[in-house]
Amino acid sequence: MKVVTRFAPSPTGYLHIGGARTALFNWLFAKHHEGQFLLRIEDTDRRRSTSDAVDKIFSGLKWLGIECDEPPVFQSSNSTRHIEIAQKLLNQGKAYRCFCTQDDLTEMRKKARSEGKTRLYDRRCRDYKPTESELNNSSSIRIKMPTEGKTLINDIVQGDVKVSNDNLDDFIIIRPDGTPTYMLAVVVDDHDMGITHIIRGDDHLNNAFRQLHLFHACDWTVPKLAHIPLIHGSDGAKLSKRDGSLGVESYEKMGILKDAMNNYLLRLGWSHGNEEIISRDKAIEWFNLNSIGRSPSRFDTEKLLNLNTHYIRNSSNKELISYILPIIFQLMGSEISSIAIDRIERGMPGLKQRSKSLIELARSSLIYNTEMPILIQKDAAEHLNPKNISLLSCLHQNMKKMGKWDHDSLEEIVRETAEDNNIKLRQMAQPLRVALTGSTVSPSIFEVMEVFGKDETLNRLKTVTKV
RNA sequence: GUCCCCUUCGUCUAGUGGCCUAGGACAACGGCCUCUCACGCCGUAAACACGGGUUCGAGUCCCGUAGGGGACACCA
Repeated sequence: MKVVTRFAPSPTGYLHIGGARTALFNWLFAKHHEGQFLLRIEDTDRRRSTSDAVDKIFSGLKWLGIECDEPPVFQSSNSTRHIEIAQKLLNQGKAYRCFCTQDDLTEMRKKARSEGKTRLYDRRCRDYKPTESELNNSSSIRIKMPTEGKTLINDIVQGDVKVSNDNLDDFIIIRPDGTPTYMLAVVVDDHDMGITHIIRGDDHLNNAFRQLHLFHACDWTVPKLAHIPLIHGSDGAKLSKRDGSLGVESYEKMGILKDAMNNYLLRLGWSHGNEEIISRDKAIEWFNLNSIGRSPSRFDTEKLLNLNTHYIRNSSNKELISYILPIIFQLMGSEISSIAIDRIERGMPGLKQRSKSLIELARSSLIYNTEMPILIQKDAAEHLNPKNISLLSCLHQNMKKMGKWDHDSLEEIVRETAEDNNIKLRQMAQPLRVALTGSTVSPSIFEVMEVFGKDETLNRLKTVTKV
């Protein structure tokens, strides 16, 4: 049997971390079984659904590299089919018309609450035979649920979960205005789309009991269920703005690589022994539902960042350039020269070793910009005292005579100059770093000089020593 | 209030009755390396929520307690 999974978000906000992980798990599971991954937008609530949210979901998934194998389905466009099924259930006596108004229901619940009883629907219309004229009144359609016994779900993640049928009321499948509810729509769509495995957040576990009976009422086979635990914020409660409740696009803006995000999401609630760094290929090869944990996990930005440093270091220089160019443009407010871009690419090995995010990478790469004179940072300025400046002009003289201009020969000459002046290498290197980059922090200064080349290096030195 | 789920270092987790004096990773702390900052390397501290069972033996199975989370719509 071919595996078909789906990700079915409601377009009421952005694609948050939990949704992204659900999508990833569905996608991975489908790929692992060489099946299909589908996307369905659950927009049965027209008032709350926005096209902006739909766009955000699409772009979020695209960023993560999670692509669906069929065009996305919009649930609202299937409403004719949903209504047809409801009508059929009505005809078969498996559903019934309910004439209760909103007010009737709130009053019923209020009363139930004051009596300390359950606030489920009391089924007052279940056996009611409407008159001809009443049939013209607006009514909703409710599904008949079993009134006794228990319902058992065999969930791949949660195991056997049992609930007494007293807790299942006759829920509405068609609203008085004739539109189908979510509860009906999911079941019909999951069946029509041939979904074999429903993998979703365990906030849906309770719904699953209701949906199970709908599947039965329609005589459809029930897909396999896997309810995965939710992701909490770092405080253990709901996701806050601090951490994961942000849309995935904000992580992109924070300079997180999509591979890092995927890897992090994968390890949140799922594991494969002690493996931490997991490539997409390995993820597809290893992913299974049985290794999903049953307890909720917390979002930890530090670990995400750690993964990010790993993936940055392992990205190609060209790739990184393409990522940071737009960020540099934002920082500078203008394009940078092709000379600078070339330098950044050659300086990338040292740069990418030191960055936790693409933002950091973009910032630190600015030392290779061509703009002159360079800006000396506040805490760096003190290194350019008269004593150090004379040291630097001495170094300038020595370097002028150099033929070969590479890392090792540069290191040699700086060491020699330091030795001749009876100072330690660091006493020479720090002023040099400040003079060339304007900062006390940079990649290896020898690497920096090699990237700059002889002319630029001497030029920058001269600017500083002359002033 | 009712129903459902969860509980191993601060965090993510390994663990499927003896291999556990509980392993890895992130973070923290200390050291080494060192031209700065990082990286890297070495090391330290850190957990089976609690109470009862079952068993020769329990982190692992069962029951209870506590704590956390989720669900109880004409939302999805």
